[in-house]
Amino acid sequence: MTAKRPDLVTIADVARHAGVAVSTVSYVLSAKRAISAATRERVLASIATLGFQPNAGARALASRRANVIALVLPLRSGMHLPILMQLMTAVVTGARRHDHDVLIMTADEGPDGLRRVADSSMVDGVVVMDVELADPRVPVLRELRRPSVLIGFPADPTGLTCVDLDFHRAGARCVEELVALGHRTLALLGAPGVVYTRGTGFAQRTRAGFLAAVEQAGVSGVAWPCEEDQAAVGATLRDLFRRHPQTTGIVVHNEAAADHVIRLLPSLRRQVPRDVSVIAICPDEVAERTRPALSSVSIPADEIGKQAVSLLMAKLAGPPPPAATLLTPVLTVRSSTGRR
Amino acid sequence: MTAKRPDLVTIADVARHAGVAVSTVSYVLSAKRAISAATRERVLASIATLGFQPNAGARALASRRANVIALVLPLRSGMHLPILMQLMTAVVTGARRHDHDVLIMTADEGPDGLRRVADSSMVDGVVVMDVELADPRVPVLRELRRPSVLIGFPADPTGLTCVDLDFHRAGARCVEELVALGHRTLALLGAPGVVYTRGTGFAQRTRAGFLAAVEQAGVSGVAWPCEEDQAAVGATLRDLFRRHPQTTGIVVHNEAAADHVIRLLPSLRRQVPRDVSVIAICPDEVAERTRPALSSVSIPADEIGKQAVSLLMAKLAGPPPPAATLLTPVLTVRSSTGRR
DNA sequence: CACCACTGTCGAAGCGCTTCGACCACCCGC
DNA sequence: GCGGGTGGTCGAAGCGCTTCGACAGTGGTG
Repeated sequence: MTAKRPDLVTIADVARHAGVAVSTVSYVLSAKRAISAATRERVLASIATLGFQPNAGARALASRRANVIALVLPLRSGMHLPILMQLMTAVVTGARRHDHDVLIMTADEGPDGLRRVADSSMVDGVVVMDVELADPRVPVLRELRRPSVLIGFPADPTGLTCVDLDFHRAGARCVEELVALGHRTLALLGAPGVVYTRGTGFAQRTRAGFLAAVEQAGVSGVAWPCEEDQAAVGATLRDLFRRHPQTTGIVVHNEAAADHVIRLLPSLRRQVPRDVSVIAICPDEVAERTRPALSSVSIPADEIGKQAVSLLMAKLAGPPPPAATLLTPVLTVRSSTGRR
Repeated sequence: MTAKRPDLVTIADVARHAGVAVSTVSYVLSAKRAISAATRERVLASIATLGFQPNAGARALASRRANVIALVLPLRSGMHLPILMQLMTAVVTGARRHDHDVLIMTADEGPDGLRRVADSSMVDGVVVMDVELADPRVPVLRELRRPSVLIGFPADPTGLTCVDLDFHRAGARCVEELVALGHRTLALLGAPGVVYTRGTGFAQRTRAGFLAAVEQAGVSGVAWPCEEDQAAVGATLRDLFRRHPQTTGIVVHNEAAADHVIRLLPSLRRQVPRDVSVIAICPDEVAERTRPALSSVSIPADEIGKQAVSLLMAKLAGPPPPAATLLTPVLTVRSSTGRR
């Protein structure tokens, strides 16, 4: 390696070493002007031997681009951790692919945190996860001097760029599938009660889609919240069959409860899929791991994260503002559904 | 609010507005020189009315401090997600408390990623999670021009600052507890096999501590790896009781398997704690949620994350290099242990 | 009452990079 | 052979902040 350990190799060192002007080195790096092949080679060689890394601060200052985006994490119960991790990973790798890094902020920094990182030019844009219907961060995002992308939809998404799975369609899709299989009495077991109360969009949208499709199909169907621990799921199921004994089709929109539902139904004298068909809305990994494997509408966290980054980069690049993005739900039939 | 939306409020704007020099504003902000109360008030008022946020890039450039630390996430199986999240949250909130932000990098960026962010002065220091015994990032960290803190211990931690739960003591502590309760035939169910093969320190250390304590106490004890799904746990337990029928004390160091162990033992005609005592090494939340609740040595993710940040800040502040930090395991007795 | 040591403030010199305008060949077409 | 491109390079002017040295006041000291 290099013998000396200079405290910092600057672009001036590179320029000197290569026998060119500082600006030439810069242009080699950014390719914003034509540089002869010979010079480029020489400069690149110097960069390599000196181990030059452009100083991020100086770069951000001069170019007004930090090449960093902020990712706001939700920090609260009711969010399925594996999904969150997948989303996060997708955003980070997506950002890296566009030569950006990711700064994380926890949701508890709130709107002020957003202002802080945006106004300090610390980040070029913001991705906000787990947006609520009446999210206090939304007005701030609208005023922010930096572009943003929301994962999830607030009540009023005008002027914002949002991306999410189309949960309304997802709920409806499950109903359609069950109805096509001959089921006439359906139930949706959703997120825990608090998730609805606090106004989380995806829970409500799934329910709305479910209920609309039930109505449309002229079948009967109820939508209940559902807690996550096994005991509560058992109680909910017992209650469900007491009140609606005819139920033969169940949609579960609750990653943590799905496994319990599948496990408990036999003990309530309902074989799956013989007596009851179950469709979950959950990541594929969860659906594949139950016995029997769950037919499911998958939650494509990877895809959502990737899209979020792409949208943000598009906004960063130019004015053409991409509209709201709703990913079409895809249903995979596995072993938990069957004809009535 | 302010009528105009100036594209950027600079320190010069503030200075002009307050009728002072730019440097005075800077000193008000940094408190590195005495400023009269009157001037300070005036400047702060101007800052507030103008909505000034210092430009991070300029600040980093001039002060050679980015006020950002990097956090390297592990991205692989076998790591318990809740622990990871807790750790991450603790690091982020800890960093914020020291007025720093956190840049996340995924482990797949490897050693080069570390060099990139460190040499570009994008971050002031690095926290690396989930260090393996022979981690390729360790040599890089030693050479890095920025301080770092490791969560977990590599095989040779000289010259590094590491922090973790003392898993060796944790394994031993479980044995001591069980022996004190009169158990003479013990078993450790650890992480999945791959975790040992790839050389993850905490798994091996727990096993070493367990075996050492078993030897020391003159009782018998075996240490087995253990997969995470229910079926595999069942098979492992059956196998264990076939080969070591006298086993009455089990230590589980596997968050995902702990619940299964507790659930499956009765079906193997072993009541807990009447016939078999179980101690887990896991976060308190996991231990509290099983029926019966698990006696456990807790994994204090919060504390570890907090310590990691504190150590990093200490290194950033001055040369006094803090040594390796091993948190003392704390055992909480709940309902899964009893006298023989 | 002259002197000194502070306090509080200012001006200016960078920090390392990007980018703009200028400039110097060349090469082309007529 | 001359004007006008154009490809390739350079120099210098910032970007917005921190920090250093300088310098007025002020008040305490001998």
